[in-house]
Amino acid sequence: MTVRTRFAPSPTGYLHIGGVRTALFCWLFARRHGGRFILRIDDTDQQRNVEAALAPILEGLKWLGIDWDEGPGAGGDYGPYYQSQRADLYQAAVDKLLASGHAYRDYARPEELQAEREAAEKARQQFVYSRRWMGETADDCRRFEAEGRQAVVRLKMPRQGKLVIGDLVRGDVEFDWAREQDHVIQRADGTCLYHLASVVDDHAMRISHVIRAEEHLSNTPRQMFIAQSLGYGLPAYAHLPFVAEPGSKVKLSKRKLDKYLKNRDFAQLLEHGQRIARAIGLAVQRDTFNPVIVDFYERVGYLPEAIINYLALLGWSLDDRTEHFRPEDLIASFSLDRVNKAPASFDPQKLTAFQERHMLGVPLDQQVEMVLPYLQKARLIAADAGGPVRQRVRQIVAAAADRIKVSGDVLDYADFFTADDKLEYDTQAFDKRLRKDPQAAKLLAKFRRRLAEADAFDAESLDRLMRQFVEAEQIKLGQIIHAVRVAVTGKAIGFGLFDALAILGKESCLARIDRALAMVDHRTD
RNA sequence: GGCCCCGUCGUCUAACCAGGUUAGGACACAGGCCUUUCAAGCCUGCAACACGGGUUCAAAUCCCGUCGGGGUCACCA
Repeated sequence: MTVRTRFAPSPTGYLHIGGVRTALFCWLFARRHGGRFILRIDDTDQQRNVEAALAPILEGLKWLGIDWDEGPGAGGDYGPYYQSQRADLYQAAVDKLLASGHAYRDYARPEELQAEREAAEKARQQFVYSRRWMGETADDCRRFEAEGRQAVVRLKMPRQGKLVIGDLVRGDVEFDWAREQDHVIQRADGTCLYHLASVVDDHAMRISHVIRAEEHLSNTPRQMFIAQSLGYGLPAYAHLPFVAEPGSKVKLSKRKLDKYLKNRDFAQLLEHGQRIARAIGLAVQRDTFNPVIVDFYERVGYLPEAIINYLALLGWSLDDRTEHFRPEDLIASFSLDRVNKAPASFDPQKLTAFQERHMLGVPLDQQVEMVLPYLQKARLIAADAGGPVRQRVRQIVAAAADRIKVSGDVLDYADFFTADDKLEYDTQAFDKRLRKDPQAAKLLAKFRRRLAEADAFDAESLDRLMRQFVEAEQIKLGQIIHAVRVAVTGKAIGFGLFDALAILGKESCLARIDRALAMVDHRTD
């Protein structure tokens, strides 16, 4: 049997991190077994703007490398892949269910049904629809319609016996038919509901394994009933645990951002992203830009394979030690029987750790390519920046090394691109390193003269130069190096100082030191 | 509330199915080393079988119960 899995998002305008995890597992399972991964759009409930609301989802999946064999933009033999375009199939299924007596037209008015529900609740009994307005015969239907009633179509569910779902993740799960309701499968206006559509499509698209989030587990009986009533063979089911909130077991939701922001790590993750986004002129409204949405990571400059790695381990593991996986490694080793049953909470710190680790493996030149767009969008370099600029970027990226955790972090080194007379100084650092110490300015001025005389301006020579200076002046390295750093980069922190000096070049270094010295004098006088 | 699912360090997890481990790893955290600040790296440390009964020579592991958490109960998907 060919493995065919599907991910069926509805066009909501964004790709949720939990949704992606589900998609990832479906995709991995299909790829692992040489099967097909199908993308189907559940837009039974949407009216307009499906394309606009779908684009971010498609782009997110593409960015992550989760490619689909059939679906929007990919074609396929079992299309169309939009549920809104498959109404005739659903109608045929409804007709068949009606004809075989597995479904009936129900003429109850909503308030009548509601009354029954409330009565049952009051009596502390489980609600079981009386089927009073069930139109079983043509006569019944005519009679109800004469009263001005409209019909929905309901499943005529079994009211006794049990069923067992042989779930690939959770094992056998038993349900009582008596607890099930006569679910609506077609509205009065003729449109069909999700469960019917889903079952019909899964069958029509030859889905072999229905892999989805746990919240669908209790929906499965009605879907099995539909499938069996239609004479379909059943797919295998696998219900994945959901992705939970940071530090909790509650399902992660886009709507509870305020709550997540109380989590320090989550807040930091967002803040870091916002800092980058602002620098490159992106809108950072929480609604559309936050760590629950996959877009966030793409914009800030995370690596798709890091996100994939992290997400895969959220609910799945290979063994007791392997943690670093490239997508192809995951494909080679993924299996449903090693999927965990318990929900896994989203941990921003661990995600970050995976990102750092994957970033470490990216070759320098590739990192430069990744980083350039950020410098361009921040207007630090021209869009058509030529060789010399790229060369400088390359030097910076090399010097910064693992300090660049995400591509956007390159903006921490914006000072290398600003004009010497526009450099902004961290006032705290400036005070500490240049004002508080009465010797600092004097030493800096002295060192400046040495710099001015220097022939070689590479990191190694500069290193030597400073050490000679320290020896000659009978001072400690710390007494001069920090002052120079602040004077030249404006900051107290950064990568190796000699790299910084070399990258800036003699002229810039001298100009910046002069400016810093002038600032010291100015304020001291 | 009914039904269903789940319960190992703060977090992700391994060991559970085929009982015997000082309950392992990773992230985080704490301390130390390195050092030119910040990172990184290295070393060390902290830290868990939800609880109670059984079965057994032996239980994180098998059985029962309790408690706790979650999901779901729509003419949403």
